[in-house]
Amino acid sequence: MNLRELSEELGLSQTTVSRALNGFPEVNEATRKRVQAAAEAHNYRPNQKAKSLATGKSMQIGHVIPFSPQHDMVSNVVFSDFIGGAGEVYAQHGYDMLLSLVNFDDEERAYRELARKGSVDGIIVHGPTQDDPRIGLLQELGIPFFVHGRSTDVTTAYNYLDVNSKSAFRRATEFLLDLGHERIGLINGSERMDFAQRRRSGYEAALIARGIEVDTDVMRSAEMTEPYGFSAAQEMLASDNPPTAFMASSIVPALGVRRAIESRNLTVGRDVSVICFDDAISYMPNGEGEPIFTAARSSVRDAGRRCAELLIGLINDPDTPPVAELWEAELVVGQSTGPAPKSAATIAAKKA
Amino acid sequence: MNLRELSEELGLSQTTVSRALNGFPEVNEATRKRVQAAAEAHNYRPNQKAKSLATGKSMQIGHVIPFSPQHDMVSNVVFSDFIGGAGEVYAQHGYDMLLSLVNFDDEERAYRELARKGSVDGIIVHGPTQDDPRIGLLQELGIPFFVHGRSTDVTTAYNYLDVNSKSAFRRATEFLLDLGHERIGLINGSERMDFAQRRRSGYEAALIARGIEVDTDVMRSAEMTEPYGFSAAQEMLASDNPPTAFMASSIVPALGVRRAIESRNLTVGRDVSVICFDDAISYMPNGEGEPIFTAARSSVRDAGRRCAELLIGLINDPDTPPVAELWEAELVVGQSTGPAPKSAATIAAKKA
DNA sequence: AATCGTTTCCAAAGCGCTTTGGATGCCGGA
DNA sequence: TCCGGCATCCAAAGCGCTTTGGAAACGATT
Repeated sequence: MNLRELSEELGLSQTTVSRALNGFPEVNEATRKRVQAAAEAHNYRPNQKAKSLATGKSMQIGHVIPFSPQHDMVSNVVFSDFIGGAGEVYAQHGYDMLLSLVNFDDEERAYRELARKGSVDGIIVHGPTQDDPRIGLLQELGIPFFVHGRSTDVTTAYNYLDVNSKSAFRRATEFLLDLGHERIGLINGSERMDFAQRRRSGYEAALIARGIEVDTDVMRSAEMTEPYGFSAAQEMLASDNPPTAFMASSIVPALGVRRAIESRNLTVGRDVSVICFDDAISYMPNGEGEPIFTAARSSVRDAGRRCAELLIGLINDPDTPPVAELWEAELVVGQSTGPAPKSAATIAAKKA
Repeated sequence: MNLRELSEELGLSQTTVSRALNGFPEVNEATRKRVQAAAEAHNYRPNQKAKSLATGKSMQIGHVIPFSPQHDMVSNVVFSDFIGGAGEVYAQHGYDMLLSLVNFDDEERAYRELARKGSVDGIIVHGPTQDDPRIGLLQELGIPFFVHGRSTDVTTAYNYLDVNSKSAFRRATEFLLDLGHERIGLINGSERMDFAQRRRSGYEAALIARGIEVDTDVMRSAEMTEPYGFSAAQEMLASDNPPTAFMASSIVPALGVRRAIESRNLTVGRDVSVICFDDAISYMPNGEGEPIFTAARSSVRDAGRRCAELLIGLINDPDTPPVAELWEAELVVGQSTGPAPKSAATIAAKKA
């Protein structure tokens, strides 16, 4: 059942039926009721493609996810929670989410196509790198877009929402320093990512401010998986000068760090402290009462919601001046941190 | 730049330009080259909405994800890997993925709309329950769809791919029984889900075959989070008759189980054994060499790929007879299992 | 009685593509 | 010379909706 058939059945013009259903004022309330009833009875839904073609709006928002055989963004820990949050907001506003997985090499073409094909009204950019070429590209293409995160070396104004990774890691590192830890391992995410760069610089800033040497022997960077956290921590703990505390870039590698610590018969929070960044992932909450890990926390689901809201605002009013939101993470104290052990020998001793 | 402008510039009809670009035979190779060059030069991409409207195909595949304030499917551990796999295949075939988050209450309406609106050519059904109403609904709507999983009580034929949860859990439980374990805790997923039912029945079947009582005191069912695994295992271990082994429904609660075990100063694989179902989630791999957990393994990413392939086949040829694939999980032995301790007193003893 | 403003409706022109049903020109065979 | 077949191209009719620019009817105002 399409609009023509419906209008014929009602003995009305397509114009009137369309207007009746879309809530335009210039139609008699009585006829509107009649139209609505008929539409309901026939389970009529306007064809979205036709509607889009006529209006120019697709009511879809694109998310381009690059993938390679090695890794992809979808399998990023935080991805599903982000789109969960964004999706809720889309639903409220009548938008759908268009997910487009593309080969790493095809990424530019994918954005071009998405913009030109007109299948989306706006785009969310995930996981910006330090000088992300996508931002310039999308500006050139002239399609509304919103970045989750930031791209340090991009100087033109663009719309983004980011958490202040640097201050979060600086504060967390200071927290450990205050507890007397002087050798702190950094289990960072892949430093291709802008946020990982910022986290490292926060960590370094805290150390430098206290006159503590920044030692790359206790700094690692890779995709944030559990085994990565395990092996990185394992290596450092086995070294001659093991850290007494770790900073992990996500709760996932932090679980690996925990496993490494426990595999050496050490106790988390007593022998070795751990702080992680906690994105408040729904299926991996940081405990139920007292947090398992002391953590810098910021909900990625909330970020998804907010990005979606702001992007929709942008779509509705393209002349909005660029928005930039910077969220501060909160530092929540859990069971995984405690004063540095009196003598660092504790850790070495267990090595046998 | 649209088709009309392009054709005017070329001094050709829209028909010819369209046919040249779409590889139809009735156009001179020389003109085709000319058209392609011009299209390339102007960075022309056909408007997808117009194309869809004309052809009737949207080249989009829908995934409807119900959500509620409490929980949703997106935040299911396996979700992102599944769509990662499916997305790869979609990309190869020129399809995009339409993700539609909807309120639990609105789910039926969402499917109806998706089908009627014509914005998708096919639908993937996630997380079927035991007698899932969506299957009947989609059959009635007459849109190609594919189910990831199965719905036990649906008797009509439909297309699905599932892993044999029952045999996987039966074999895993038998493996523990062979090691001498006689009290085995079950940390199941939410038994609203069909697969969770099957896993339980596999577990029960193994016990019954050995004449061991099925005891609901050591059986739990809930959303598969880490804290759930922790608290469920914690409770059981603290009981008068604690299990010497656990079966967990996913690696995520298994991590919680591990934490519970270690928090009681027990050792996984020696004092208490753990087996989990391992979906081979990319950011949570089960170790790198020897698996951390002994596990029934089946890659959910592969499942995503396969579902996508089969659905696309269905779309291209709607008359394909219903396909049903049942995958057997493989049982991989890792570090988390070992013979049952000589006396169950080991566990009790540590309780003080 | 003529004019005007409202209200309510409609015919028709798009939106940008595909596809049907020719038209045209050219060549070889009868 | 005429005709059929072939290769190449095109005009125009959709696809199902929105939206522009009236038209018709009616009561109210002058």
